[in-house]
Amino acid sequence: MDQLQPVRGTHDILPDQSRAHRRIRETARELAERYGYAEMSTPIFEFTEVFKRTLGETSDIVTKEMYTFADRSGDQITLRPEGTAGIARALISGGLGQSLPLKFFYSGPMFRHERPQKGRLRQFHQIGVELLGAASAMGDVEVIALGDQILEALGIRGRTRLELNTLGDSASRAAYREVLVAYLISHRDGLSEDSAKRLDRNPLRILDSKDKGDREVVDGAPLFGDYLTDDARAFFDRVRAGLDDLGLAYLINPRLVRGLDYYCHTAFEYTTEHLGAQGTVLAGGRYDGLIETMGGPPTPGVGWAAGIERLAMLLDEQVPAVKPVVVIPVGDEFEAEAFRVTQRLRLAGIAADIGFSGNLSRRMKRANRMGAAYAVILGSDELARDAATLRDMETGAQEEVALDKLVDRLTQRR
RNA sequence: GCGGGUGUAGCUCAGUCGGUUAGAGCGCCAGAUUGUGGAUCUGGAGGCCGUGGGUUCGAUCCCCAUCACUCGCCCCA
Repeated sequence: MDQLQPVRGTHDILPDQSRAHRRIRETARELAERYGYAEMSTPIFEFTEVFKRTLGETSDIVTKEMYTFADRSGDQITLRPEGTAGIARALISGGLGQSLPLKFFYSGPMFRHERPQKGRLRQFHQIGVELLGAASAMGDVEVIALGDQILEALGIRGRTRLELNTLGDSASRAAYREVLVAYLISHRDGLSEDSAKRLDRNPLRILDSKDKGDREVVDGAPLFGDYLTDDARAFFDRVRAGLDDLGLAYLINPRLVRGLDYYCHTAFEYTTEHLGAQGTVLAGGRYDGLIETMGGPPTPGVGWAAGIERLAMLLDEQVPAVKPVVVIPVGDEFEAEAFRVTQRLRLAGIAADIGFSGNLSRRMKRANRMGAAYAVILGSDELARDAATLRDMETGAQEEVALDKLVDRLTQRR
């Protein structure tokens, strides 16, 4: 193995990418705050138990995708595969449940040992929000509205669509599961091998299968909608009415299910056709039973997470770097003066840089490559008058500016 | 975890029906232009042809393995 390669499924995030990530994170954070969601972060590793309990012992993530290890004191530790479990744990261990409802925004790296593909990495980054302690359907509507506005602000809402479904409450699911399993068993021959295995483990997932045979079977399956309890149906209706009221367009997708066990009621996904097989860009739902499962007080919750790398791939333009002012000494003897001028600009809040070597032509070339907005040229002619030549790199226009007026001139021109 | 494709210069990609010094465009460096960038011209640097093994007189090319990326399944953000 080549030790100088990054670990499979991990990437260095170079400046271009980093700026895209930052735009996504910052846009999301600002809008989240506008909705009352405060940023918080939890450790990137937790006791393995935290994830096992919340994600479900049989979920794929827990059974084969976690980065789990024993640390030096023998504790079972897992690098977080998602963000909700940590926040739920924090709510319990920090006693935050006293002042509900709580609204949190988070961002950071997540880890899953999956087979890498485009849009699927072993270390990837998510932004997410959680609304804890709000049982109302308005909570579901709020988090969706926030996600929608973030996608809109990033300019990618138009390339996604919102899919919506309800997973009902536990009574609904139990009733439906029974008839679904009965139906699927009677059509067992038509099911794929994978789906046959899911029959007793996670039959709802079969609804989501892409296998042709499965789809034919599923097309004739009883509909979950017919087995919703009155309460569950009313809840879903309120969510839909809320979305309609805000003018948020969605598509009901009865096949939309969740891989993680903690979800109930509302499930939603913003999907796109521009990323190949990894079409989900932002996904979430309601998880009323989660906190209680973890040993905390019964606390309803709803939230979502979005993959930063996937969002970045949908951004249609590069995020531009800051355009600096580049200071250019004409001749080595003026370098010290140039550096003083550069530093003065920086202290005044102006992005400034100085080429480190070469003649004027070479430094100009470099300034151009750095995307300079202005060049400040310092040579014997100018310095004799305590001035500099200020060149607008876009238009090529030049003027002489006294050194002590340079900061003013540059701030007014920006 | 399963199946397919790809891997040649910093980037995008040619190429060798197995044969001696492996090419192009872009980019990079230098010069034309010792106080002016983006254009043009000239020159230059840069390749264990992903890695390991096998077949062969000879492998970048064929075979096997492996690693990485990629497409689909699975799963999911």
